[in-house]
Amino acid sequence: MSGTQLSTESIVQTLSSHGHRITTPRRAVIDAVLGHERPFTAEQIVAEVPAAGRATVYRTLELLASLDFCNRILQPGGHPAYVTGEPGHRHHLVCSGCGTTVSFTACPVDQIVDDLRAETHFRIDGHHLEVFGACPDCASTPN
Amino acid sequence: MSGTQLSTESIVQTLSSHGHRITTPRRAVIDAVLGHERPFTAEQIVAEVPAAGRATVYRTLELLASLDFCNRILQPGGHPAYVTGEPGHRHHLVCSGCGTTVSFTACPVDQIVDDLRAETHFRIDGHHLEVFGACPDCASTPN
DNA sequence: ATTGCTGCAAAGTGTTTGCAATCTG
DNA sequence: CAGATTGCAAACACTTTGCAGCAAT
Repeated sequence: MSGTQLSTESIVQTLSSHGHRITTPRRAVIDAVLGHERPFTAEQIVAEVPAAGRATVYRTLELLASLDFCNRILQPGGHPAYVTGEPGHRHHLVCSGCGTTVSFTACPVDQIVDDLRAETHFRIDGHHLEVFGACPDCASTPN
Repeated sequence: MSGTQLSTESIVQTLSSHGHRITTPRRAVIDAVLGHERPFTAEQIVAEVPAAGRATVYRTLELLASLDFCNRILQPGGHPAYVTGEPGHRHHLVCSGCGTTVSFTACPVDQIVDDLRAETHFRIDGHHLEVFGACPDCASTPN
């Protein structure tokens, strides 16, 4: 349920090894992203990182997502957000109250993909899965 | 994998029994929605139903979704769409090529919800699950 | 020196809202 | 009739894009 700690440097190295240039705005965005334990919006990063313009923030987030350093998720209300995580962690359990996120790799969908394939003869390429709820703190708060 | 056929009348009855008024624009939107076997966008309905304004279309779709007659899904590219289906059918397998949709009720997520609950002590309220792929026709087309 | 990256601001999507007029129950 | 519903257009939230200048390799 946990994993290797992510650092700006390790991400920078991956970026570099993929032929991407390392710029000040990109470093700043990566730092900001790593500073969030919980889901954050692109606009939050825009506000937190004056060193980068809006377009750069969006482009960098997309880049990070393409390298699997973060995922774009959709919160219950339908509002988009990003979460960071080591590559390989695909799914998230998000608290509707405070936004605390728990990643999990156990992918229950694999178990039915074979069934679906057999029944529908579709070629199955992927899926989205997000689980919503309330963390212990938020669940116990009368609120 | 299939179910009871949905008709404008049965939806209208449900609406009525829930205290909603039956208006010409609503009927028209429901008719249009039922005319789609595949995912459709709100704007498509707006274009197809001159009898209803844009706001009414969005409001009616939201109403139908709240009564579980349709679901808003997110296609692979991240573009929103709606799919119709009898209440109870929660998940969809969508062909990226032609949009053909297959509903399935088998919910593999239930199987891990208990595990997640035990491990995280979250209260689990729900989830989003969508599966993407290509239907037999699209998968075989060299394209 | 290349060529990718950046910022700005304008243009896009997709959706919601305020409000007076209108229609249903 | 009362109150729900409608349409319009303006406002919104979020994201993408064109392009000229700048900077990493």
